[in-house]
Amino acid sequence: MASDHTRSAILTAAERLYADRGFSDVTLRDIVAEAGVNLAAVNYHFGSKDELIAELFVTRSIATNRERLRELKAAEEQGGGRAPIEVILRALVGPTLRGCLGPENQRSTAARFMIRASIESVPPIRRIKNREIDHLRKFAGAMRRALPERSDVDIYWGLNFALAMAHHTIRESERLAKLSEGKCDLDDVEDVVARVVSVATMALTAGKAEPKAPPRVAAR
Amino acid sequence: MASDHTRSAILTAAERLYADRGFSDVTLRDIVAEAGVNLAAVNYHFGSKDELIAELFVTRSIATNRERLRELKAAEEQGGGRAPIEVILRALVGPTLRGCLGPENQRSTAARFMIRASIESVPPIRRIKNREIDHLRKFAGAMRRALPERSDVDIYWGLNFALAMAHHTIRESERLAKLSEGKCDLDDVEDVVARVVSVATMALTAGKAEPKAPPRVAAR
DNA sequence: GATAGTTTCATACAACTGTTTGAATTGCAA
DNA sequence: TTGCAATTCAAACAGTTGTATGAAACTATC
Repeated sequence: MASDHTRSAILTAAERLYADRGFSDVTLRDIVAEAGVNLAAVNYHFGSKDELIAELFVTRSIATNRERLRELKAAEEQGGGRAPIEVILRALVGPTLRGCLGPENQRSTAARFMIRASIESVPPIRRIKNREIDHLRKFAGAMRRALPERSDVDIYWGLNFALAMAHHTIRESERLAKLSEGKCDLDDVEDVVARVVSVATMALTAGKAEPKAPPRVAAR
Repeated sequence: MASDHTRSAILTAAERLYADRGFSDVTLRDIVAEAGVNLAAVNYHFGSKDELIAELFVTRSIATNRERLRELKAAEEQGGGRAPIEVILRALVGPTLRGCLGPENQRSTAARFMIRASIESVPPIRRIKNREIDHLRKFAGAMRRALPERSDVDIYWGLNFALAMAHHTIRESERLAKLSEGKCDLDDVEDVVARVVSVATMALTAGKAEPKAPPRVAAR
């Protein structure tokens, strides 16, 4: 095994370059130059370029998923197996938003990498995202326990909308800042989380079973 | 000028191939083979591959935008310059959703192309999307008129969330169908529109004028 | 210090990419 | 028909890409 020096140098360099310049115009040669290693090292250590990208993405997303589940579990244990829907939603979107938003100048390489992954969606990353369903099912289960009177369909739509707001806000944060002329403060992450959770909660609790029911005020 | 035969044959073939196989693995040679024209024809008629993609996307998105504005204008005229927020939101997300969702087997090439564009987000398309801000501003203006007591910040967030739900649902429709084991019917487009509009309306009308009580300062 | 296994290296490979070129062809007006 | 521009064509170009190779350098074990 020796030391992972070369291997981790590649990972570090690749993540930084992808974060800065996107997937489409970073080549293996750019990466090995940045890492100060030989071109063949990538295929030796990772098998292929796609597997390198996959490893980068998997590492980051299992970190996020672990944090999500940690928050979910803590909330459910505290509530005796049933957590309030707001807290569940916060556990779902909080880690992702916190990991990708915040003041630009202090955004980590990992954060910028995940934003890129969210925007460009290259094949190896798409393949991994498709295997994320089991993870989401755990949240669907928790949401069902929190809102037992709600139909499965409504639960899934609520989950979908919560993820939609979080991911879209990350993807299009620049555009939203420009559109609002800076009025929407995307650096105030906790405010963004609160807004997403608030709307998603309303989506899941308003009216009876019909989504077209009159708006009902929810906790904010 | 002659006839646009070659030019439009390229456009048709390109849109079909991109719709079927995505941007990343369709080459110019694939396109000209499908269109039955010479390789150089693409550069002759469009200048470059990126300009071809851009033309395809622009054509489709101005069609959608025109439909959006048509619905918006109709609604505002009927209401004497002020339309209900639900109708504005419906004009915003309706055309996009109707253009991309619906029974898979009867989805048009244009629809499938726009789904691809939404998922893959290739450079020339991103550039065009960035110029869409003026278009969105018109909706922000209409929303402001519909909800004059609401702050600009809330308006922009509501707009952002409405687009988020629509676009994310399109992008991830397959995953949502799988996650919900088919319980969420993504072919019932009008139901999807109603759900998105409903949630976005709640986001914009719930609570007081101040959904974000300002106890929070810049401190972090 | 020889050996076996791992890792690094320079280099070549093979294929594919979008684009350009310049000649051939076509269509149309005078 | 002639002339001229617009269009089409086959071919080549120029570059890049990820990957494979086989020898060299290293490392640890005996």
